Amino acid sequence: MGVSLRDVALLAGVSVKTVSNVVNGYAHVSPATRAKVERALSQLDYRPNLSARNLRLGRTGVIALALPELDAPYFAELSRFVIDAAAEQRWLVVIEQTDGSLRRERQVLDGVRDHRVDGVILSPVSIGAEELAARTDDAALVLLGERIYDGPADHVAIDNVRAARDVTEHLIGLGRRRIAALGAQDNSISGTAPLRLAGYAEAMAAHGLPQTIAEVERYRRAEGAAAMARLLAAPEAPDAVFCFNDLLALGAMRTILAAGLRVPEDVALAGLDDIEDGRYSTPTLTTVAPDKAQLARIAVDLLRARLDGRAAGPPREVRADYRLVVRESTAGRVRG
Amino acid sequence: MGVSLRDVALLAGVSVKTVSNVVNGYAHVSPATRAKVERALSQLDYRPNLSARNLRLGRTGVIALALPELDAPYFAELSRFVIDAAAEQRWLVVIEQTDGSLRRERQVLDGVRDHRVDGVILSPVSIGAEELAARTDDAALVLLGERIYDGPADHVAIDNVRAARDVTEHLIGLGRRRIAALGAQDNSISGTAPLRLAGYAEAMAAHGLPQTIAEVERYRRAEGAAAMARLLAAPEAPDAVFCFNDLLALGAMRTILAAGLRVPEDVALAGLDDIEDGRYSTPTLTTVAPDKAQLARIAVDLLRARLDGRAAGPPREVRADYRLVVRESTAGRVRG
DNA sequence: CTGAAAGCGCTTACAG
DNA sequence: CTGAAAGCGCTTACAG
Repeated sequence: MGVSLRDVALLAGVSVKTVSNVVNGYAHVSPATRAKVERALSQLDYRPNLSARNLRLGRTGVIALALPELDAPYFAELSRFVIDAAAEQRWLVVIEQTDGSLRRERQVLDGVRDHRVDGVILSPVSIGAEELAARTDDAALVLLGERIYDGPADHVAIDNVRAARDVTEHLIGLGRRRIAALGAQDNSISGTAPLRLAGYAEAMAAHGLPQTIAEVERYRRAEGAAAMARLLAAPEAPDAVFCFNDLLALGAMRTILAAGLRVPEDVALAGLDDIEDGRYSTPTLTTVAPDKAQLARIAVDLLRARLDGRAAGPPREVRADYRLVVRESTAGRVRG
Repeated sequence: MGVSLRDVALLAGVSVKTVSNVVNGYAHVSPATRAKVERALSQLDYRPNLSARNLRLGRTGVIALALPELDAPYFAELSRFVIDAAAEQRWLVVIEQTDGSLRRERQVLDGVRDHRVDGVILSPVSIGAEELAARTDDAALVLLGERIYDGPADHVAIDNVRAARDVTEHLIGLGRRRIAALGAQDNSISGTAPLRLAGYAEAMAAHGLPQTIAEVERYRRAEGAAAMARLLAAPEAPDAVFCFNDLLALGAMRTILAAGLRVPEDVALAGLDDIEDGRYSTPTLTTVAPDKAQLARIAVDLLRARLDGRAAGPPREVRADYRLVVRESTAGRVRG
C-alpha cells in the first residue's frame, strides 16, 4: 500500500512502538531516538493509515450531517458552519440528504452501526420522538434545528415559537391587520411548522386579530409562490404575510410583484432563516436570523461531549440565539 | 465493539470464511449452510465493520468533494447531484471547503494519501496545472467545472467560451450595443473567468462593438452589486450586462433596481449557472443552465473508472451540456 | 525509555 | 463446498 510504521521502524532501527510514540507525540522518548525516528519519518514521507488506526481505536474520525436537502440555502449555509466547526476537531463531515423521508433518516442512523461514522447530526423531518427514544444502539446523535419533544437526544435550535411571535408582533406594530401565516404543514411530525404557527397564533390572538393560514407541502420557492396566489385570490386578501421560511417568502414575493402589486405597500412580507438571497432581493426581505454559526458550533460540541464519553447523562436541550432583521419588505424602501 | 464475523461463525457452527462468503454474496455456498448462517446473522443483527473491511481492501468507501464554498447556490446544487450519484456507487461524500485557497486545495489532495478518502472531485481555483501534473502520488482525481489546460487530470466542464459567446450574441440580438462583461478576474490561475471573458470578447469583436469589462475578486452578490454601481457611475452606462455567474447578476440587479432603473428596459441582465434564485427574482434572470446532474454523474463516473483501474490511460476531457435560458431580465416581463 | 507481541475485524490465497 | 491461517497497519497493555 504505502509506507507503514514497520518500514519506518526498520529504517530507524527501532521498534514499531517507538515510532508510534513519536508519531503520536507521546512524552518519554529520548531526544536521540526521537531525532532518529523523525529523520526516517520524513525520509520515507510517512503518512499514517487512518483505516488501520480507526479499526484499532473503534473510531472513524468522520461524522455525518444529515439534512433534508443540501440545495436549500439555509441548509447549505448551515453546513458550511458545521464543516468548519468539525474541522477544528479534525473531523471530516459526510453529508447525507434525507429528502425528509423516514426511510432515509433511519438509514443515516444505521450508518453509525456500520462503523462508517462516529456520530450523526440530524435535521429531522419525519422521524418521531418515540422511535428515537426507542433506539437501542448508543450512537452519538445530535438533533439540529427542529423541535422534537421529550428529548430523545441532544438537541439545539432557536426558540421557534418566540421567533414567530416576534415577527407577527412586528407586522401588527406596522398597522397590518389581515396577516396571514404561510407555511403550515399537515404531515410534519417533528417539524417546526406547528411551533411557528403557534407563535403566530399567540400574537394574533393577543391582539384579537383573525387568523388566515396557508399550508404547503415543502419549504421551497415554488410552493410559496403557489400558496401566495391562493391567498391573493381569496375575497379578503391579506395586507401582510408571515412566511415560515425565506424561500417561501421569496416565492410569495415573486407572485405579488408579478401580479402588479407592491411590497410592502400592498402586502408586507416577512420570512425566517436569513438566507443571503433575501439580502439582495428587491425589496430586501425582513426575516428572523438564527445564529447559524452558533447553532453549528453547539451541535458539534454536543456531539463531541457524547463521543468523549464526557456526557453520559440525559439529553441536553440548548437554545441558540436569533434576531429580527427588519428590511424593505416590511419597512419600505429607501432609494439608493 | 459489536458483533463480529467470528461471533456469527460460532453461533452458526461454521468458519469465519463461510460467513464472509454469505455476507458478500459469493456463490458456491450450500443452501443448508447458507440458511444456517443467515439465521445467525439476523439473530445477532450482524453489521460488518467497514473500518476493518477498508483496512483489508485498502479502500475507505469515501470520496471527497472539494469546492470553494458550499453556501454558493451553484455549488450546493451541484453537491446534491454529486452526493446522489456517489450514493449509487455506495460511496459516502465528504465535503471540503477550500475557499479557493491554494493551501486548502493541496490539503484536500493529501487526504488521499492519509487513506481518509479513496479519491477526490475537486473544483479548483488556485492550484495550477503544473503542480497537478507534477504530483507523484497516484491519487484518483477528477477536476470539475473549471478549465485547467494540458489535462493534468480527468476533467469535466461545459464549454465556457461558447456559452459566454452565446449569451453575448443573445444580448446583441436584442439590439443592445453598450454591453459590459462583469466578472473578470485578475488572480485566477485556472478559473473560468478568462474563458468567459474570451467568449464575450469574441462575440463583441465579431460585431465591431466596444468592450467594457468590470472586475471582481469573488463571485458573490455583494461584489456584483458593487461592480454594477461602478458601471452605472461611468459616463457611458451600459444598456446590457453579461455577468459571469448568477450571483453577480442578482447583486447587479439589486443595484440597478435600487437606483430606480428598470430591468431590462434600461439595462438588460444575463448570468450563468441557473441557480434557483434567478427563477424567482423579479424580473426572472436570463442565464446559461449547465446540466448539473450530468456534470455530477460524469465526475463520479470518471472517478470510478480510475478507482476500478479500468482507466489507466491519459487524462480524459469531457464536455457537459448547457443551454441558454431566456427570461424576463433580457426578454422583458409578462404580467401574470 | 524501549521492545515483542497480541489483537481490532475483515478478506483471501491455499488446502482439502 | 468449507476451513485454518495469514496479514492489512495500527495501538496498547505488559515486560524489562
